[in-house]
Amino acid sequence: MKRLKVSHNVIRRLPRYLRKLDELTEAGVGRISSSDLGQQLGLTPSQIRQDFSCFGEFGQQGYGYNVAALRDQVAAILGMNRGFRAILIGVGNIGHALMDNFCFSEWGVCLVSAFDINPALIGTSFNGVTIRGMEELENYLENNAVDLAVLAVPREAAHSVTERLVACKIGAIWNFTNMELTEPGSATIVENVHFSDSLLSLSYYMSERQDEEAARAARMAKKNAE
Amino acid sequence: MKRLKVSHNVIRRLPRYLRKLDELTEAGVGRISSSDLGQQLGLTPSQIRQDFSCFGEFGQQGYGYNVAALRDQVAAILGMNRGFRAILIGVGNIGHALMDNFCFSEWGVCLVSAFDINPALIGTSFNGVTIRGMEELENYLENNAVDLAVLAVPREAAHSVTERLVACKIGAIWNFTNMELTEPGSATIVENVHFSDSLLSLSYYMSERQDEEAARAARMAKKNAE
DNA sequence: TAGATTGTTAATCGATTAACAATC
DNA sequence: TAGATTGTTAATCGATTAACAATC
Repeated sequence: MKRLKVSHNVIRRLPRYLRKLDELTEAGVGRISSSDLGQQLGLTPSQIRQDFSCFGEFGQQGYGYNVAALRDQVAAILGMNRGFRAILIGVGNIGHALMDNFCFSEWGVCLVSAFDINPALIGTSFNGVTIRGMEELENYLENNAVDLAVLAVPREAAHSVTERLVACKIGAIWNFTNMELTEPGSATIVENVHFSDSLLSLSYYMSERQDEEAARAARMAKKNAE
Repeated sequence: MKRLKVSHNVIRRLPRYLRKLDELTEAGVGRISSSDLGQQLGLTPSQIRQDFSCFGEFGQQGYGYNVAALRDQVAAILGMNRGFRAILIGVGNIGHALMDNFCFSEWGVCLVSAFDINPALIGTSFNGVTIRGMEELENYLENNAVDLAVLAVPREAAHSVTERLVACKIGAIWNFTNMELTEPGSATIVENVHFSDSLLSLSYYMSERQDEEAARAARMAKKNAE
């Protein structure tokens, strides 16, 4: 598999391709052309062919793409077959929801342990994942291969926990706290899930539409007054 | 306030500006230049000035920006002062976490009601928000001003609930289901929070690094063999 | 006033789209 | 073979960066 310096925009489209290809498989579609796929995703055929060509030649002239084969290629590109191992830190509301409802294994990630400070939780397990005390963190990381930490602690704890993780040379953090975890100079990869950012951009687009509608109404009123 | 056709990239940076400006206020910083702000956010001063200039002139030559004033401008641009009203649909794990932990009002949004099918939940309330039965949805939307629906139902229910919301001409959907809610032709604004997409792009970057390290190790081994 | 820093125009860079030869 | 569709090269478009006159 090729792997040139691929732009962030391309990377963010890959999971959408995967999802659509899974959907097509489920619907019994065996092959698809770049124009059909583009139509279904709101992208141009050119863009789709460009995107895939970053990683190899997955199609066939005159035929298109084999859905199952392409799906497996995309999955491989995303690293879903690498068996990355994750720990969850913070089994509060959001952490618990992830443990209970989010199927890590569906995305090729294995959740191997969870950590919390709540004595009532420590020692219990959900979906086969045991919750340990936070004081065991460093020891656990030393003795077990862990690729990423899912950070779901309260705001207040975010910074100190991050420092502990970075000190343990954790490879990556999937950040559900509403904090910017810039640890400049550290090699840790950070991916943020900022609920508030998402809500605010939605709020922006709602405002924009509201203003447009008000402007239209004002024009109408003016017209009627004439 | 100006409001030209502003690119999506700019919109996605606005919530980050807001967060940083709040942080600066908290730290007692009263003014900041575009270069300082850029440094702290990993952006160029030019980009910051360009971004703000989409909406007006908020700075002062020779001085920079007043942090508090700029913060308020950004908040207004994002529509945080418009009192948008939201309902939550689905009080399962993720819905419950949002109700319990996510401070809607901090972002200018008012959560006015929740809906679920679970009889044990109907009639109860969390943080002052009452949970109603799903059969009341249409009636509620008819009799109350609601700007957006937070969709946190299980996968299976996503499609049918979306159809009901669109039929009620809901203005916007904040989508926490892992489904693509493309309702083409509808005027509903959709903002997705796809956990799996986020995890997979993280997985991509972890894979990329893994490959780079393997390549480096291979080069080293070859060198040593010579 | 002199220094600093904006807002904006121009230049550059990168990403998307179009075109087309290659080929299944 | 003829039609379809790829992978890739070239053209276009848009976003980011640089430069600079305006001005606090």
